[in-house]
Amino acid sequence: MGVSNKVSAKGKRLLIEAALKLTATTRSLSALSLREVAREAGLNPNTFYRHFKNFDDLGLAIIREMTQELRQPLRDLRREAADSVSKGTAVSWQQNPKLNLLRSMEVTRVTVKLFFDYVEDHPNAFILGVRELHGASPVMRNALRSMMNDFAQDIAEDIQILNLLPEVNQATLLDIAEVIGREMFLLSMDYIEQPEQRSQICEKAQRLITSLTVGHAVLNGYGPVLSEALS
Amino acid sequence: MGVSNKVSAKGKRLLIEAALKLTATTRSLSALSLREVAREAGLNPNTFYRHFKNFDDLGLAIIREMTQELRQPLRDLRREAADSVSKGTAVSWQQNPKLNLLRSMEVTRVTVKLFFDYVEDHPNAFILGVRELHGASPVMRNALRSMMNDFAQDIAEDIQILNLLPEVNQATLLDIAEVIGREMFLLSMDYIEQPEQRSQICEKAQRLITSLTVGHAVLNGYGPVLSEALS
DNA sequence: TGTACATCAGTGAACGCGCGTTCACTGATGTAC
DNA sequence: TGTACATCAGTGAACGCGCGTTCACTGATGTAC
Repeated sequence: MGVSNKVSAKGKRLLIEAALKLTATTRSLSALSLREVAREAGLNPNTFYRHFKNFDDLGLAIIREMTQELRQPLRDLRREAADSVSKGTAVSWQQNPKLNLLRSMEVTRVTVKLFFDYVEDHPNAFILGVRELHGASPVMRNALRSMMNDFAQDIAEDIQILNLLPEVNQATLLDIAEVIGREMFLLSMDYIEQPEQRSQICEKAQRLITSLTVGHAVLNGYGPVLSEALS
Repeated sequence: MGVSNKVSAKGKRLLIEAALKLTATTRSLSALSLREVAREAGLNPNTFYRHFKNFDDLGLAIIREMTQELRQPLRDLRREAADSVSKGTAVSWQQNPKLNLLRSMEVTRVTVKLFFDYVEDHPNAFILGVRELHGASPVMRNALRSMMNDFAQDIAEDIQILNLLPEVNQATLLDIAEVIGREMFLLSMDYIEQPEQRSQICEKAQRLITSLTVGHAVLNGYGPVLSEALS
């Protein structure tokens, strides 16, 4: 019965934490030096090689961890938001469009709130993610792109499962989910950097999501139904 | 009557071109070395200091040039698109919503096309811009952010001047213009990297812009008008 | 339970290298009179 | 128009430094019998 149950990877943890810290506060991952990270971790430069083949290897390890740390939790957040708004009372759009629109906007509101709470708890992961998504390392870029695709897939599925929108075109729904995912990640930077603007940022995110989904629905022939709901 | 009329800044030009080339094909600006850039430019490392104080100074020079090279041309593109679709035939939304919606979508189509043609002609500028917008240097980030804000301002103004949307809430219109500007820049990366997907990317951009603007209009009370136009 | 051995995470010294920056210098262009 | 001088873009050698990577080593933990 040891005090720590993760003894075997202590150094690895320290290195990952050090890299995250340095990335968030100063520079991009590819601009860090091995010795710098080791120094920050309080380890011998050499120890790096006990855990990672090279720098991209460390980057991938971080992304792997980040994905695990973010994907399921974010999925859970959206479910939680949906449950808190209405428990299984979904009706078809044609039956009651107004109820569904209001419910949809409320789920959006709650999800956005929970998302940004989550951002606040894991700022470094988001900073690194956004930075490397458009960064210089193709390895990191591809890994993060596929992570964003997975997120978009989740969002699209949730929109359907939760019946937040009338049944609409599949492919373009995914496009919209991609935009939502991407913009939420980018907005998370503002959220981290401008604490005094946080409530405005939440509202901006909600408006964006609502504009996008409503516009999408209108273009798919649900204009009249929505007009009625909004009147 | 000299052969070149820009003799005085020849080295500066070479250094800027070298940095652009290296950034686009390999790494982020902050990860480049001074000697590397000088080598690519075919100059003595030392010559760098004849033109720039430090690396951020070079970065800012590039952004300044890029902004000049992009902003007005992009503005002109949108005007050109509007003119090619209808010359001063604008009528109010209430008068003829269907005509205006179609005209609006046509302007979008043409503008998107012209934008991506422009991207194709200046890939390095876009790659560097997107990379550094979320990069590690605060100096570059702020400069690019303010450039993006200017673009968003232009887009919002054009939407109004060209009467592409009914008169709607100013502040949220700017939010939407920001999203459009940002997403167009991000899509430009896909456009550059995936030549075989170009027509799909154009369509995706059009759908995004239309969804956003239509959704925005609906939420501002123009639902019935738009429903009528779409029927 | 004890013993022998293998694996593993970490150390510290050493290497050669490319880096940013400095210095003193050069030759071409611009300017004052 | 010619002459003297200043400015400017560029050179090449030299510096000290932090870097990635290697080597041989250590002591703790895990495993076989």
